Amino acid sequence: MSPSPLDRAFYERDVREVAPALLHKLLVRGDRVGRIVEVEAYAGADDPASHAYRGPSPRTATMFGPPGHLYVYFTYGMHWCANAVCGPDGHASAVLLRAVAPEAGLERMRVARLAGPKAPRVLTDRDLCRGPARLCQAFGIERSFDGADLVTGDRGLVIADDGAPAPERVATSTRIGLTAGADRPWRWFVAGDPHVSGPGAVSPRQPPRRRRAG
DNA sequence: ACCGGGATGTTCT
DNA sequence: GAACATCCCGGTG
Repeated sequence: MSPSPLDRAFYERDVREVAPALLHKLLVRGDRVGRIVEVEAYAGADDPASHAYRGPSPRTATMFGPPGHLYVYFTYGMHWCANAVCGPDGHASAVLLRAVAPEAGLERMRVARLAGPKAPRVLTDRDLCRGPARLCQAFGIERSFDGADLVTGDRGLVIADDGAPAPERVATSTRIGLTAGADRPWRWFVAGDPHVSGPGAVSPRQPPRRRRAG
């Protein structure tokens, strides 16, 4: 049976509660499936790092709408990034999807990641979706997905719960790539998972830590 | 492993 | 003009 999409109430809570709860949920588009392993919270008008900090604009309109929709923005002249809108309608908080562990549809992801003039020369499975812009490219998420409803799946994209257990160890840190609001520890990731990007990432060859040699 | 430079275009001062 | 929720490549240890 196919996993069921998270419901509206899941997203309607405080963004700092929703963000860690998204770890180990599934991002699904058609045959492409990835397990969320790294997220960041952006707390709307209370958060100087949020695009919503200075009030609504055409670009951020989706963030100011109801929860459970996808806020997609374009950055660095090249890249798309995707967020799940959280909190009550008008609150404008969102969770940035920073990395997923690819679980299905890897060939289609690879084709998407290798399209375009700036494609990497070598691309491991580990790097298919490790980073917010990489995962968007792997899933084909761009401007037309801004506002997509993740609950109804109106554009063929959902976040779903397949019943997998929550991560055993969740680590936190400050958010990546910011100047304003850089001190707030609103990044959550699955400790020890090699598909995490940035600080805290574990190399795939790193052996699991032992408590004791015996 | 870590660091620096370039690519590239929208948004805001 | 400057900043920007990034990525890729090629240098150096």
